[in-house]
Amino acid sequence: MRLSRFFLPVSKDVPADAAIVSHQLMLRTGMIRQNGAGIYTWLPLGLRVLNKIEQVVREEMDRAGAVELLMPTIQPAELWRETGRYDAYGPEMLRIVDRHEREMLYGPTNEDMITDTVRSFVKSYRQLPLNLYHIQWKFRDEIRPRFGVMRGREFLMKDAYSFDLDEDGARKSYQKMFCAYLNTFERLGLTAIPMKADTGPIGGDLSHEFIILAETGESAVFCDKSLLDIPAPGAGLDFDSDLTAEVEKRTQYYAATEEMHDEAAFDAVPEERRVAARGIEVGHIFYFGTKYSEPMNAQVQTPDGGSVTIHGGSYGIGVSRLVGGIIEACHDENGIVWPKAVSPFGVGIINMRPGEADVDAVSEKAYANLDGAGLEPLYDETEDRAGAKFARMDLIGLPWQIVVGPRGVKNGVVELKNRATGEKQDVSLEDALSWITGA
RNA sequence: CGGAGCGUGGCGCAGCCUGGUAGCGCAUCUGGUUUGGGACCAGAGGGUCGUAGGUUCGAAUCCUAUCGCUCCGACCA
Repeated sequence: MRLSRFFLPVSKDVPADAAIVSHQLMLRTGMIRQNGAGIYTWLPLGLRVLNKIEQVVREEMDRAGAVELLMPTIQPAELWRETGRYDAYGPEMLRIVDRHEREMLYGPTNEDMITDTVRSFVKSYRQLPLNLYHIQWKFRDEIRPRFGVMRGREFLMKDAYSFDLDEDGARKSYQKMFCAYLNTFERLGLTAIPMKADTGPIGGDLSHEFIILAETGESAVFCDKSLLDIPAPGAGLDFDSDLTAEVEKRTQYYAATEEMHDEAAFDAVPEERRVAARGIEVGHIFYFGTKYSEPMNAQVQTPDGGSVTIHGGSYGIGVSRLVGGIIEACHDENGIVWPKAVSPFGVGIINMRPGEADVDAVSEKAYANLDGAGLEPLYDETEDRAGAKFARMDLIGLPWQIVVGPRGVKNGVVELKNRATGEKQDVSLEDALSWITGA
C-alpha cells in the first residue's frame, strides 16, 4: 500500500476523551472514530488489525475442530421467549420493532438461535459432538461504555457453541476450547491466564475467564506467578487426544478474578508467587448443560432408541476488545508495537527523498519485492519531512521499517529497523527481505 | 441509575466569575527557504460558541430546559 493512496489520519494531539493509552493510540493512529457512546467506525488501519485478529481466531477455532457459520445480528424475539431470556435479559438488550410490529432484537449473544438451528438438523447421537461458531457483531446496551473499544456497546465477538451427548462429552469439548484459547492468545502475542469464573446455577468447575494482565484492566485479579510461565500447547497439539493433563497443568494453580477470589486459598500460595494485579477479560468459556436445549427441546436419539437432551457450552472471544487489549500490552513511549501476527502491515518503507531518481528507484524496488513476497508493505513516498515520517511509522508500530535514503543508496544498502528493539542496521535490500521473512 | 465534569473552526484549549458581537496552538491551503528524527518565514481560508427558550438596548458569558460526551460506582466479550 502506498501511503499517499491510503487513508491514515494520524494525529499528534492526544484526544481529551481518551483515558487509557490504547484508546489514545487508536485515535491518534486513525484506527477508529467515535460515532456515539460505545459505537465506533473502524477506519482502514483499525479494520486491518481487526481482520488480522479475526483470522487468527478463526484458524485456531478451525484447528480445534469448530466449524464456522454466520448468524444474523437481528433476531426474532420468539426464540428468546422460548428460553425465557426475552424478559430475563433486561435493558442491556436492544429491542426493535419492525414495520409489522414484530418484536426483534439486536443479538447480544446467540445461544438461543444456535440451539434452534441445531435442534432442527441434529437428530442423532451420530451427529455429535458438534461445535459451531461465528464471528459477528453484537450489541449490548451497556450501562456505561468506556475505554474505547474495550467496552463498546457494539462489538465484534467470536462465539462458539458446543453440543454433546452428555456431560462427559461436554467436558471434552470444553477442554478443546480451553486449549484452543491458549494457542489463540499466544499467537496474538498475549499471555492470557485462565481464571476460575462464576458458573451460575449450573455449578461445577467448567467456566473460565481468560485474562491478560494490564494496569488499566477493569477487574482485580489474583493468581499464582507460575501461570505466567507455562507455554501454550502449540500447533502440534492433538485435539482428539485426552486434554485433561494440558488443562490441569494450569488449573492446579490458583487464579481467580475478584468475584471468585478466595483469600484463604490465595494465602496458601507461596508469597513470592502471589500476583495481585488488574486484568482485561478477553475470553470466557462456559459449560451450561441443558440450560437452553431443555426449554427448546433440543434432543437426539441414542443408540438404544431413546432420546437425550443435548449438553451445551459456549465460548466467547472479544475480537474488537482484543485490539485494545493488545495495544495495552504492546506499546512504548513512541506508539504501538504490534505483534507480528496482527500488525496492519508487515513492514514500513520510508523513502527519504521522493523525487530523487536513485532513491525512488531503490524504494520502488523494495516496495515491489516486499509486496511480491506477501509482506504487506506500507510505502511512505510522501513529501513529508523525515522526522514526521519516522514519528508516524513509530506511532503505528509496524514490526519492521526500511529506510531508503541517499546515504544508503550510495553504498548499496538500506536501513532496517526493528520497531520492538529499536535496533537499526544497514543491509542490502535482499538481506533486509530475508531478515524480515526469516525473523 | 447515583456521584463528578465537559460541550467554543478538523484536534487541543483560552475567553464565562465582572454581558459590548470570538482568540491561541496544532492541523489545512498559497508562496518561499529548508530537508536523516514531528522545520522556518510570509500570507490565507475555516466557528449560527451543542440545541431551544428566557432576561437585557446588547448573551459564548446570566437564568431555565433539553441533548450529547467523558470519568468514578453497580453489570459484562
